[in-house]
Amino acid sequence: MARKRVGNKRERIIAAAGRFFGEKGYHNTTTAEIAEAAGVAAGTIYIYFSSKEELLVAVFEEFLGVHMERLREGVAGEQDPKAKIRKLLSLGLRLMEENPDSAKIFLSQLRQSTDMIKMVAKRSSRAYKDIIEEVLEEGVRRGVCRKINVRAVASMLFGAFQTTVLDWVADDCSYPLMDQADELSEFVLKGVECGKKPDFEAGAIE
Amino acid sequence: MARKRVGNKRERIIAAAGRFFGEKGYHNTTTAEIAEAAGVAAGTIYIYFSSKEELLVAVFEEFLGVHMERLREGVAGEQDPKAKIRKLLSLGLRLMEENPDSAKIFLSQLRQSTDMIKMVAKRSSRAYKDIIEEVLEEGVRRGVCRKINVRAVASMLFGAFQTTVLDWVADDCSYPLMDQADELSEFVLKGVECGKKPDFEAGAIE
Amino acid sequence: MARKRVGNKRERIIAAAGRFFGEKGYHNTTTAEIAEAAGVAAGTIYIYFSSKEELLVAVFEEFLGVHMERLREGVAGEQDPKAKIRKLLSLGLRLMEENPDSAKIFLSQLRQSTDMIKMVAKRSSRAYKDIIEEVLEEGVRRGVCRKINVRAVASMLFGAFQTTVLDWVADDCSYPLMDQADELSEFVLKGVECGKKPDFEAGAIE
Amino acid sequence: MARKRVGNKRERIIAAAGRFFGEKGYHNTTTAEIAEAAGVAAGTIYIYFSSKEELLVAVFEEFLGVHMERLREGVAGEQDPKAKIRKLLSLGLRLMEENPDSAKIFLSQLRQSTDMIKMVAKRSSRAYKDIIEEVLEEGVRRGVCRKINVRAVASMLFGAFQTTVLDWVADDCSYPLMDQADELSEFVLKGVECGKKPDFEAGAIE
DNA sequence: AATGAATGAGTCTTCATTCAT
DNA sequence: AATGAATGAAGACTCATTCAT
Repeated sequence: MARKRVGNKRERIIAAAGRFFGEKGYHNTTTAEIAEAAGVAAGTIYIYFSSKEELLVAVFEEFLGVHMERLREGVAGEQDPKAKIRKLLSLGLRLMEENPDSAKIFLSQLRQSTDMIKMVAKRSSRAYKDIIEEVLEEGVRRGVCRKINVRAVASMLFGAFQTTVLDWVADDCSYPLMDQADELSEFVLKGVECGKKPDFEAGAIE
Repeated sequence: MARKRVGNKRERIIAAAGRFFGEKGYHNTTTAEIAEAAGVAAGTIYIYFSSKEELLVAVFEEFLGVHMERLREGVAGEQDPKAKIRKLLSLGLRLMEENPDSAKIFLSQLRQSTDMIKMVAKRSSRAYKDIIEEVLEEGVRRGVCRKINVRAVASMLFGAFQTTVLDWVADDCSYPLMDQADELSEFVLKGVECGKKPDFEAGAIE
Repeated sequence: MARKRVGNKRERIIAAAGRFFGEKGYHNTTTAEIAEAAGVAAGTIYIYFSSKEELLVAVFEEFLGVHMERLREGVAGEQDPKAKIRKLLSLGLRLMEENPDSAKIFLSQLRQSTDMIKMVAKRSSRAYKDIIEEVLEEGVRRGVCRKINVRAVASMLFGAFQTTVLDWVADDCSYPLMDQADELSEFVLKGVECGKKPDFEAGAIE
Repeated sequence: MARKRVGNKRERIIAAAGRFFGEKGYHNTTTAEIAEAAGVAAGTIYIYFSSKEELLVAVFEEFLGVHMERLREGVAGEQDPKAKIRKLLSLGLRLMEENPDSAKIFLSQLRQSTDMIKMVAKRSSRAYKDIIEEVLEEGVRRGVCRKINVRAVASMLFGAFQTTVLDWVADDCSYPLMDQADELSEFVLKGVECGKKPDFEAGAIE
C-alpha cells in the first residue's frame, strides 16, 4: 500500500541516463544500457521520452531546476553584494559536488551535436549566467563592483567556476571540491571589486 | 607531369577533419565526409591515421603545436608579468579568432568519449595551463601577484578565457573576439594582482 | 444509469480498423491507433480479437457478409440473365461506393502477407466470384451467353469490376462510381453474350 | 579475364528482393534476408539503394522496363487491331509466366503503403494501360471496335488480365498460364468489337 | 470486461574499417 | 600509396501483445 510506486520510472530513467551521460558521454551511451540500469525494458524509455535526445534534454532540465532554485534561495539570503557573489560560488560548488554526474553533463556535454541539444545547453548556461549577471548588476549599482561589462564578466566568472569543477571531475573527484571555494571567491571578487579600499575581510582566504 | 604532389594529404585530412569536428562535433562527423572534403578516398584516411579517434588526436595536436609556439613567443617578448598576462590573453583570443574551427574543437569537444580522447584533451588544456601557470608563477615570485594557488587560479583564468571564446562561437563569431580582450585582461589582472597600489595603467581598458 | 452500453465495442473496433486498413494499409496501421479511434484501450482489442491479423479477417468478413447478402437479393430480383449480370455489376459498384474504406481493403489489401490473410482474401474473392459464376452459369444454360469457361470468365469479369473500382479509389473517389456502370456492363455483356442478335436494349441499365 | 564480375550486385539484390517481395510481401521481407539471398552483406544494399522502399521501386522498374519493351515490340508486329489486342494479351500472359515473382509484386503489392510506393505502382499500371489504350484507340479509329470509353475499358481489360494472372499465382502456378490466353482474348475482343458482322475468324478460340 | 503501462523481440539503417586491385 | 566497394557489428526505435489492477 502507501502511494503507488508507479511513476518513479521516469525518474529512474533520468537518473540512469544522467549517470551514463556524465560518465561516458551522450554518444557512447546506449539506450539499452540506460534501460537496464534503470530496471526497465528498452521500449519503456520511449514511453516517457520521444527520443534519446529528448532524454538528454530532460536530464539537463532536471538538473537545472534544482540548481536554479537553490542558488536563488542562497543568494537571496545574503545582503551584501560581495557576500552574494561568495555565496553563489560556494553554493554552486556544493551543488556540483552533491551531484557529480549531472555536473559532468552540464559542464562538458554541452555542445556536441544537434541543434536541439545545443539550444538546451545554451539555455542552461544562460540560466546560470542570468543569476550571476543579476548579482553583478547589483554589485555595480551599489558601487561595490567596478564598472564592468556585466554580461561579459558574468561569462568569465562562470568560466572560472566551470573549470574549477571540471578540474575536480577530471581528477576523479578525489578531493573536496569545496576546498576551492575560497580561492575561487577571492579571484573573482578581486576581479570585479572596486580597488577603493581593501575592506575585504581577511580570513576569507585560505 | 611529374608524379602527383603527394604528401600534403595528411594535412588536408587534418584540415578537413578540424573543420567538421568543430562544426558538427566529433560524433556527428563521418570519416566519409572528411575524406570527400579532403579530396581523398575513404580508405586513405587509414593510411595516415589508425582510427577516427587518432585523427581527432592529430587535429588537437596540430592546433596545439601552433598555439603553444606562438603563445610562448608572445609571452617571451614581454618583460612585465602583468604585460605577460595581458599578452597571453589577447594573443590567445587572436589565435582563436584566426582559427575558429579548431577553437571549437579545442574548447568544447574536449571530453565526450573514450579515455583516449579524454587523455589528449586533458593534455591539451594542460599545455595551455602550463603556460599560464608559468606566467602566474613569475608574477607571484616578483611580487606583482598576490599569493595565490597558482595551479587553481591558472585553471580559473583559463576558464574565463575559454568561456569568452565560447560565447563568441555560440554567437556565430558575429563580433570581433578581440573586443573582449581588455575586459578579460582587466578581470583577470584585478583577480590576481596585489591590492597594493592601483598602479594599473589607465587606457588599458575601453 | 443502467450499465454502460457495452457490447458495441467489437463493432467500433472493426469499423475503426476498416477505416485505417483501407486508408493506410494493414501494415502501416498500428493497433494503438485503431484502439484510440475506436475509443477503447489498447488491450481491449485483444479481448475481442486474438491478434491483429484476426481483426483484419473480421473486417473482411463484416464487409463480405453485407455485400453477399445484398448482391444475392439484387440478383434474385431479376429474371433475365443479362439483367442479372447488369444488376450484379451496378449493385456491386454501388456497394463499393457506399463503403469506400472496406472497398479499399477488399480490393487491394488482399494479399500481402501471411498465409492466413491470403486464405481469407482468397475466400473473399471466392464468395464474390461464386455469385458471378452462378449468374454466368445460368446465362450459358439458358443460351444467352456463349459457351464460355465460366470459372475463368467469372474471374475476368471480377477483374474488370475490380479495376474499375480501384481506378475510382486511386482518383480519390472524385467522381460518382456509378458513372462507370453502363460502360462496364456493356463491356462485360458483349464479352459473354452470344453474337446472335444485337438485341441489346439501349438504356437498359437503370 | 572476361568482363569483371563486379556490378552484378545491384542486379542480384533486385532479383532477391523481387523473389521475396513476391513471395511474402514487402512488409514481411527483411532487408537482412534479401542481403543473404543476394549473397551480399546487409549494408551493401544501402550502397545501391537508399532505402528498402527505394529497392521496391527499383524492382518495379526493372520489371516494367522489360515488359513494356517487349509488349510494344509484339504489338508493333501486328497489323490488325484485333490481332494487336490478342497479341497484347497473350504476350502479356507469357511475360508474366516467365517471371512469376515480379508478376506477383506487380499485381498485388501495388498499393499498400507509402505515397512513394503508391506513386510508382500507379505509374506502373499506367504504363501498361497506356499500351492498351493505344491499341484500343486504334481499334476504334479503324472501326473495328465499338465506340467505347477507351480509358475506362482499357482499365477493365487490364483488370481481366490481372485477375487471370492472379488466379494462376494463387493456384501456385500449377497450370500453364498460356492456357487462358484464348479465353481471355475472346472475352475481351467480344467485349470491345462492333457487333456488325461476326467476322471473327474461327479457329482463334479453342 | 476493461484498462494502459510495460515489455522486448525485431528492423532498418549507419558507418568505421578492411582489403583486393 | 591510393582507391572505394564491401563489410557487418551496433544501435535507435517500433509496436503487437500481455497482465496486474
